[in-house]
Amino acid sequence: MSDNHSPIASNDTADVKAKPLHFIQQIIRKDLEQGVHSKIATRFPPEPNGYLHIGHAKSICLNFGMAEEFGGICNLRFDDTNPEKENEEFVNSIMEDVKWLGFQWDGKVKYTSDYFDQLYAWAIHLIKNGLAFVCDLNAEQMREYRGTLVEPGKNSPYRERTVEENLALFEKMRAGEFEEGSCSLRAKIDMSSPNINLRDPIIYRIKKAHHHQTGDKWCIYPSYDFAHGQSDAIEGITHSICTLEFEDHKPLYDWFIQHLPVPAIPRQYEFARLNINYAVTSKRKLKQLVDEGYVDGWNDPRMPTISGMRRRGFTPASLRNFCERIGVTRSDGVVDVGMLEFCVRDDLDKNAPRAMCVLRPLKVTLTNYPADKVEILTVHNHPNRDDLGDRAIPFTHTVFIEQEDFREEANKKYKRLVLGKRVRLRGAYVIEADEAIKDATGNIIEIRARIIEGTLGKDPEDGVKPKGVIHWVSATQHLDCEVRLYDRLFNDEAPDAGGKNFLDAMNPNNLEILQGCKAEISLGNSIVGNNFQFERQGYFCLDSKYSTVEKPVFNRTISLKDSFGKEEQE
RNA sequence: AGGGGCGUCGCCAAGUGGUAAGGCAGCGGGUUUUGAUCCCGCCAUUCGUAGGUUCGAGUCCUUCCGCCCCUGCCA
Repeated sequence: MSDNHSPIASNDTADVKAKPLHFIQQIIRKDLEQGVHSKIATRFPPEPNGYLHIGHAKSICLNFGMAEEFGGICNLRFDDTNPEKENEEFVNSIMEDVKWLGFQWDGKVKYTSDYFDQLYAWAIHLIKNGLAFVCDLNAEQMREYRGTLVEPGKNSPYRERTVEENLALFEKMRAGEFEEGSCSLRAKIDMSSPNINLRDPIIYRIKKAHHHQTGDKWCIYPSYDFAHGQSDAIEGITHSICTLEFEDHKPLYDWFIQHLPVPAIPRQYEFARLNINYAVTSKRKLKQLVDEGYVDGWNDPRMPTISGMRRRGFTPASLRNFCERIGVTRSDGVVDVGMLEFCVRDDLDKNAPRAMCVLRPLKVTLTNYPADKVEILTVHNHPNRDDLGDRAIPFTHTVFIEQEDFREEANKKYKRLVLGKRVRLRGAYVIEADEAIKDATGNIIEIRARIIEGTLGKDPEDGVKPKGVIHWVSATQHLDCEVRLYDRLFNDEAPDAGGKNFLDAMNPNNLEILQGCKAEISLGNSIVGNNFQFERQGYFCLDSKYSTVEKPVFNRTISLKDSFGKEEQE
């Protein structure tokens, strides 16, 4: 990069086009260049009311990514203004997910609730300036007064209370003297604004709920609008990045900043949230899948949650790369899951050691191989990475191959084992099938075959090369295991599109559990967090929830790209 | 009396008045002891629409069309 002395290097950099900056990067670069800020600060502000999903990963990568890229800081701030829906379990899972993705927040974890005292004082400031009032309208009345999208609202009958009266009433609210829903504190802005957010929005409401951070200290809680911008200001956030649906809130965000003695002026910028087809990314719907038992918890490997994907075998690098590739814009769109799948395969192909595991075993007896002989073969852990080393595999008289890798007869396109034909056993011998033994119902239960002498690491001397290579495992020295094959949770490309119930779109075959799978013994050393490619099958990892030493359980993260399977279907 | 956004290849996405990047998917071909990877090639005479301005428009102006968000004491 800094090699200015090499003409080759400089030619290279001239030839390689730099990735264009997205609009947030352009804004930040300009702010830095023009001295609007000397150092930027962002924040990732999740509400701890659920687990993080792939959509949050985009926001995390953006916020932490900007801080990293431009030498600034990024805070993790829990937006905890609604104690009824939030809890510590969610707080902990969110911290874990952010760290797992590879990001570190600046200093201590922040909570909006850290600022409740300040926010309360600012509410009083607003009241004293005649900019907020206690309103006794109930929820239903409030709705009537609010007007509609096409009609202005009308002023609350309580709007003109005196400052003294409001101060006294708000203090009583805080002291718990009123019932929930009986009154609220509202900003006094404009009931006729075409922007409904400006029609005297509620800034404090009564909730006699225990808060996971502040306990029972408060029975009134600030609204999102009253808390977010001011929290940004307190933390010195320069670029407050959020999703598009908050754009209508920006005038209100700015209104509070303008009318309160805040220590800094943060700016809000909006980008399009991530949508992925064949999936739902709504905390409400994900929660429903969990609560109603459609999946095995928030971290079910089929869930698009960060924790589910982690358990499934996705890597932080693959997720970060995905977020990098999809870009950051202001136009809503739906990213094809194929893009995500490409990113996992790409990372795992480059980095996952290879191993062999037979999912649906078919016994092969090598009739010309001594029954008691065991050869320890050495095979590479990766076809193009010597640094990943080699491993030992026992070769024996009987082996297992995949049921689908044998056919009694087949056309020339079939490159596996066929009766009377040859195939290469990966890293071992070329074998030739002589006989298929069947049970009473005609199912093939065993193959009798011969090894072709001298084919270890070499082609047959008679010049008859096998057409293909298949994976195998010793029938006498292997590891019995369970393998779980996941398919997409939904068959519908847009399960949560308007009008339909997303549960109706669920794929009934989204999980296939295979028992009695035969893995090579080296896999017995694997630990949770390791990723493997089971050759010719896909990428797998140990399941963190169900795997035990006695009975390993492997999750298929993603299959290998399969041009043969696609061709067969046609 | 409505307001705020967004429309560039099947999908994502550059483009910031000078003659349509890139990635995913797809399709051909090559290498291969993984039907994987890798490599090579193909894949938008046109940017929602219709006008206008200009020597020149995806970029500027106007018209219309389509989609998304907003009427929680959720965030």
